[in-house]
Amino acid sequence: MNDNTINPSSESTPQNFINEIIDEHLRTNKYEGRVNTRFPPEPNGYLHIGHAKSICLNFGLAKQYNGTCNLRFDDTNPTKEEVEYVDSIKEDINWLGFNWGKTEYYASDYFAQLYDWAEQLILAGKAYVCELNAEQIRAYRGTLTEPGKESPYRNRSVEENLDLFRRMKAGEFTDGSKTLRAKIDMASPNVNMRDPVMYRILHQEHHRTGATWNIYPMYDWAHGQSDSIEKITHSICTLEFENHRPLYDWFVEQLGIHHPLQIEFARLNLSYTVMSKRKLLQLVEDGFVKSWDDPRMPTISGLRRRGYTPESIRAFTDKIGVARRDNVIDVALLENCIREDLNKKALRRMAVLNPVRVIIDNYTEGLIEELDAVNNPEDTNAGSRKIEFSRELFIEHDDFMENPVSQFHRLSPGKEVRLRYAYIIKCNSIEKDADGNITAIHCEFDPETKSGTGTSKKKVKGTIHWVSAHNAVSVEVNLYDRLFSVEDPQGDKVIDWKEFINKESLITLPACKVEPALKDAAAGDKFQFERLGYFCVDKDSKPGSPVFNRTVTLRDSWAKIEKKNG
RNA sequence: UGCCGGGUCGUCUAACGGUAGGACAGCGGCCUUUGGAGCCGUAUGCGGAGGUUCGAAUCCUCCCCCGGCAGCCA
Repeated sequence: MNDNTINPSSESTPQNFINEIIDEHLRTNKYEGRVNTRFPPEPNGYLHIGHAKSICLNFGLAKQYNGTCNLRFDDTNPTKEEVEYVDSIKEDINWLGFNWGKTEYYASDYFAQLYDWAEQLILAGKAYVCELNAEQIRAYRGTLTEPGKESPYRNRSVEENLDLFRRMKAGEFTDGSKTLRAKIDMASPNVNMRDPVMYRILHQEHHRTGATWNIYPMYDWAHGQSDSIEKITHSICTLEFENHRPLYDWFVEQLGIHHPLQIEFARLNLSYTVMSKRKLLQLVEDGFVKSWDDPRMPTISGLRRRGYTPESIRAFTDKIGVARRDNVIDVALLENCIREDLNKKALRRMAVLNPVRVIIDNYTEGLIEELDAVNNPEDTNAGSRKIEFSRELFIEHDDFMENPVSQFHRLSPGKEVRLRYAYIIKCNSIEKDADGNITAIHCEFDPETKSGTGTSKKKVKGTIHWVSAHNAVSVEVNLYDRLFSVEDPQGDKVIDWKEFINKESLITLPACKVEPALKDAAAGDKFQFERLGYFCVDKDSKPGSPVFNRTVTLRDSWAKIEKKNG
């Protein structure tokens, strides 16, 4: 490479140890300079943010090196897999912005080839039909510190093995009565090499092959060969498969077929959540959340519904890097990514979550003024809009304090505050009901302080948002927060992880007041409610009555002050 | 106790024998008609002990700690 040559993708794309391996392969012309990866989900659940890391890695590498990335469904276990999951996985990958080309690959497409290879191993004396039951197999496997024992069926003749295996395939035997096992080494220090099961009998309909098969390949038998069939060069997976690599290597070597290189990386862990499919399934099934795409879930569909953008998730996966050490990413980084993206894109609107009525006593009754409001100060192309101002408004309950602390810069008795895009007002009195709740705040406005006129010499510390009462639209808002109240819900040996579920992870406010422009917002539309946070329209909203989901709050330095003051 | 892997700011992640840098979080400040955004500044780190070397996060030795593995799951 000459000095002027710059890898076009090397500037923006973060480098990691996998790039180094691939660069070395390219230098030595291993795999004829090809880079072919794959993303191989099992269709037994919804994809989560951890999968997003893998998706961005695999598709990203393909893009970076002008290679390909196959989407392959590892559908070798018909008892757990469903078409629903296949569809959701495709939708999520697409949404994330990746394209797998015309072909969708399925491990189930290789069942016949895998079967032939199994016979080949039997013929070579490298596989045998075992009649030990599951419990016995476990007992014979030995322990982590003790070698296993050889199965009594280990030394059958090739003819007998072939006959039995063909009859397994033909459906002559009951589930669990026999397995096909690789004949490797029962004393191997790597338990994966202790005659692993290759096939189990399962009289079960498969979502794609129907009732064709009575035996199904184990993942360990299917995965490496599937990669090999697809001529994958770099088979990237998570660390827990590291101990399986010698087995995958053994299979492809016995078969004499293309040998992909498996590279393992550390899976993503996120603070304040759980990531395993099993636990996510449990959250759904036990009703802790409403669905797989509940906005509190770390699933891709949940994040989407929460208001995350594909760009923000891709930026996140870039920032967390790829390495082999265990990691727990601070969820604050994810939140930072969506704020950063939405700050640039989201239109600003005013919304009052916990409304309290303000009456401007010296403002002409019935008068309505149109004021200019900027749609996005970060994006001049977003333009501006007109908002209507009148004598009665709603402001945020929290923006008024009857007995203000010293650092409180908003409305309080006798004090002034600016209404965003409008006037400076001063609080003169308050009305309360019998229970002492504030029902109205009486103010006067200063006509000289109209926003944008520059006629005011007044300076006030605070600016608050508001919605005019005469045309405010009432909407439902879901305030979402972290699903767990502790960083590591699984970190306690005694207390069950579900005990740490944040009971305030969802607060629904049925009657928030928003400006009329928001009435016809469509599902998925994203906004910044000024001073509050980013919100998006829930997908189940009815036309004309949007339900808003809070994606994330704005950074809140007031909250910090409050916290510091106890 | 077997095998495999891993330990760099609070959390992630760079450095590939030559000044330990970046991001997020934190703290302090500036600015502000969003207590937003932005800007500036700042503290904190090579698990430990030896060794090789002019020079070690990087190479060697020993130790300590953490993770994964005993499904007819993937």
